Amino acid sequence: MGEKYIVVAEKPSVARELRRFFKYMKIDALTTSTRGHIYNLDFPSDMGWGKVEPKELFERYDRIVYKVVDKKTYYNLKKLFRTERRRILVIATDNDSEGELIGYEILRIYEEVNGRPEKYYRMRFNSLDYKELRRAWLKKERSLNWRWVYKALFRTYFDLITGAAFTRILTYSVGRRGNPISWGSCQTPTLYFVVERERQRKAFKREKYYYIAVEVEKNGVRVTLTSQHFKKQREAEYLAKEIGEAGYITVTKYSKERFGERRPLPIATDYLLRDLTRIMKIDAAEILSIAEDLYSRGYISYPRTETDRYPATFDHSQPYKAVAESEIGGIVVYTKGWPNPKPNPRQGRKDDKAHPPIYPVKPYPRDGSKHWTVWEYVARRYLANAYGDDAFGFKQSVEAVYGDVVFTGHGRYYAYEGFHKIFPYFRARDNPLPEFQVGERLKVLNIEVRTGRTEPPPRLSEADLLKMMEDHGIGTDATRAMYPRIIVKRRYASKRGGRFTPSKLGMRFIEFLEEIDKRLVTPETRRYVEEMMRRIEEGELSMEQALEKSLEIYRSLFDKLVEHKEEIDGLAGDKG
DNA sequence: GCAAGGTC
Repeated sequence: MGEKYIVVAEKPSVARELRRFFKYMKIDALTTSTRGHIYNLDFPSDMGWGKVEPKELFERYDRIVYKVVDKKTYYNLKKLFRTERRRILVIATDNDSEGELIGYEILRIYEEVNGRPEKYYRMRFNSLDYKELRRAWLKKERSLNWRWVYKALFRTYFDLITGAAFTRILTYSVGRRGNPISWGSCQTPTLYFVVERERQRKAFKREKYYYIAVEVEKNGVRVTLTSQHFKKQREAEYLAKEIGEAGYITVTKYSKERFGERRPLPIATDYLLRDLTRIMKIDAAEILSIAEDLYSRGYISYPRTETDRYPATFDHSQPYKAVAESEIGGIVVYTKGWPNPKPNPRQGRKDDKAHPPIYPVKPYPRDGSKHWTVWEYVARRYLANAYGDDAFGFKQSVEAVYGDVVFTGHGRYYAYEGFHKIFPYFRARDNPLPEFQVGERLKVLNIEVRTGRTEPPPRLSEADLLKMMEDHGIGTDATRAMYPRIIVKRRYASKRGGRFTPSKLGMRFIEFLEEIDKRLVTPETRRYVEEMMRRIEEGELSMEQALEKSLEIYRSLFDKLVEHKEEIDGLAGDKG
């Protein structure tokens, strides 16, 4: 007892919670926070654009410096550390490697003011409930986890050095002003996905085909069944005529199967962005910034999370109340067990050990704004997940023949809508078939030959792109939304009708780089960085060793690129 | 005029 502390969190919202906790525990702690990173690594100004050969960036990374990017936080912390030097420093940043790096930044500032502290603590918590905070407080660590610090530093160095070197050499060679020809371990694979899809589309051979459509009736319901495909129109027409003259087809198969559809998972950032880009037709970066705004104004919980399961101790009464008291509060009658519903969330498997899933905190006024649309989605999905019921229905399939011509039809409908009443966004329309009997003859009411064409895979939507990035480990939940926007801003691609098309520049850029080495464009670079980070964490490699090892590879790729320098000029070409 | 990672 009697010790006094100065506690620094990673963001104001966490500092707020910690403050309440310390008050409750009667601990004398002055609690403040950063706003993410305070420093950014960068090359010194005498190694800026045009000052050195890009190749030198690989050699002289020892000259990389820490630049203060958040001056306000920097000076506030300095002042506090000076006036409160008797207090013991407690680093309470997020429990991940970026949080550890921010912790290191805090420690640096402390040392600048007071010299190396005799003693400081690292408080490590995975959620903000008092039980967890209490545990974390009692188990305060005496030092940062330096392997985590180095792991994050490695990523920063690698991305900066390779990003700057490749971007500069490409930009110099092309000689365009304003928009750089940028290369990065996340943005380039994102573009690569878009280009790959375009190539699949170009390689795809559209083929015309013919099929027979027949209209039949059962129990007063008219249904159209369609035949297999024919390459020749004449063949289809001949058979259609024959069947038309016969006047009937015979049912050979009929099945009806139950299908279940589970209620949605709790909301992780990726799900939020994927769904809302489809619903709202605006880009993910804008949706994330709206979600952040809702969070900072207290309408929803923290929106950057990879977690899709609730801790057993989670108190569902507040989010439930937030939905119930909102202007769509009427939907609570569709909860399971209404009027006494009990929380029973469907649980996912992901847990970032830092934040719970996204849930509503208080009602947002229904003002028709984009904010409302985002809040409504969060509210409906929360309720559907934690209080909704799984849906079920039936899938039907029928087959009827005449000779060798096989007609099929499919139906699908819900028998119990369950959570869809609460969360109606992607509910498929009902299209039930009548109940057919095997062996029965169906009278042909109408028959005709139709033309179809095989279609190439569609261009990628923002939702598709985000999913691919997630699957390949490109970016994090907090950053992923940025990259689709970057490739458009750099004119590598454009977005039309919500789908991405590579520009000529984007196509040539990828083609040129992959000719030098595939690793320059595929997710392989990112995968390699992750692997190195893992080895640093395991203690197999020091940061310097990892950096030397990986820079050696990318330096040689850089050399190879320089050998093809003349071809770079072709990149600029005509824009478009 | 560069990267990717935090967060407001």
